[in-house]
Amino acid sequence: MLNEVPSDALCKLSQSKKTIAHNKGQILFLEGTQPMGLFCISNGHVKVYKTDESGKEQIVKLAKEGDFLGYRALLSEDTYNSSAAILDNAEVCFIPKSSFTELVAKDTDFQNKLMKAVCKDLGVMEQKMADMANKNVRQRLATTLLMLKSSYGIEGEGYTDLEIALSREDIAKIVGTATESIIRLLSDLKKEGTIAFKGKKISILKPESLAKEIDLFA
Amino acid sequence: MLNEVPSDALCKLSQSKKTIAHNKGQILFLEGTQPMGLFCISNGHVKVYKTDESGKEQIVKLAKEGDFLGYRALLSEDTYNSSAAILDNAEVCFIPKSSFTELVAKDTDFQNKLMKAVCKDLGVMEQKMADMANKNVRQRLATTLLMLKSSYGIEGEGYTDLEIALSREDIAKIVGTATESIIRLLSDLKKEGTIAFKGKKISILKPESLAKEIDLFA
DNA sequence: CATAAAACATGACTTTTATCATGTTTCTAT
DNA sequence: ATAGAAACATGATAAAAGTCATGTTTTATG
Repeated sequence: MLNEVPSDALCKLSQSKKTIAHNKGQILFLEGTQPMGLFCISNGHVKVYKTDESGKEQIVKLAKEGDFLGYRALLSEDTYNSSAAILDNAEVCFIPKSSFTELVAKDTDFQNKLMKAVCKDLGVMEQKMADMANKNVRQRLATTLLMLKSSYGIEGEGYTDLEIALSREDIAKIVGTATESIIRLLSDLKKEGTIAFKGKKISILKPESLAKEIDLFA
Repeated sequence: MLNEVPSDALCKLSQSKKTIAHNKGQILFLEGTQPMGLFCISNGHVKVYKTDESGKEQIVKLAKEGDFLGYRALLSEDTYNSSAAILDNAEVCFIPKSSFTELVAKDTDFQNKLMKAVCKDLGVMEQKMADMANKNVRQRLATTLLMLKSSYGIEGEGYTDLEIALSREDIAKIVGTATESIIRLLSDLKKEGTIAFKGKKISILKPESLAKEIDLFA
């Protein structure tokens, strides 16, 4: 996400950082609260999600090592419009708002990179919105699996293991459907030989089948 | 959207602007093409939409008088990831990329406003994504009608007229459903006394019913 | 290591929504 | 003014997906 932020700028940020969170399930920030600083994932996986009036969760994005979280709220001087929770044991650094603001104010290059990061996020989100509206659950699951492959894939001989272990429930919250639907569809894809899994360990066997699923509409 | 952009900055922009588009149905820009400049709506209504592989349209946002379009692509030096078309007879100004870039480069305040605008767009889009995933068609229509009320509403005695005339098809493309579903649901809402309409002229009679529709889940 | 809790799985059923067919009304352009 | 097109409308049906019930497996914890 912010991968292109210049490393010297990051070093400056790092001087005032401190590690703050470790355990699975721990909350980094909550929707509606004031941002106190920027989070940087140095290890592990984090989910960013929105909770609606009925308590239903929708995962907005997944973050991993090297990703930053919370800059939208900081930049727009707004409260968080989503929450973030650690998915597995992780190391997360916290950079106080003052350090961030200071850097943004004086480093034009950093500013530009931030702008591009937000613009990129916006583009991704527009696409997700359209996908939610126009693709069915099976197509959205295929899209999600390909996304997971490209972000968390470890290439093997004729297969790709996903190094992230998501529960069926969390996959459902990414895809925007019921957990049972994900369980059924994953089983279908396994039977068809498109994927393989043992518990939460999923491997992609035929990414081209998943791609076909999305593009063709017969 | 960019309402808070300082007016003096806008004046500078205006010096190099020219009116470029008028007729209904006319395209301002197409998904995948390179941005040549910024569009500013001085009059009328414009839809911004994405088209998927199967040709299905999803309206991403509506723009009106005072709104700017195309800044995401300009700022991220990317192609447009959506298209824009005029909904009714409109006046649209075009500000060349060079003028825009120049202003961004030297005006820090303008830059900040732009950043906030993109951040705001991102927040809105995240919410839309979650709504698409977790709300049913009736709830999404209710949400859309309330949005139209707040953006295009002309208050009357116990009713609010919408000054934008959208076809059922376009409403369907905002809500993310079939045109027939919108036709049926609008008729239902009319029968229930929540809205009134004659052709494309829609009035909101009981906004609180629409709000209840979204919040309650009995 | 035993036991409770959580996650996974599957079937039956219901609801929602899309699709198709067809008819009517309303625009639009000649 | 009128033909043709586009938009609106409605019913019948099918497909997609959600919900509920229940059972099994896995995982976590005292």
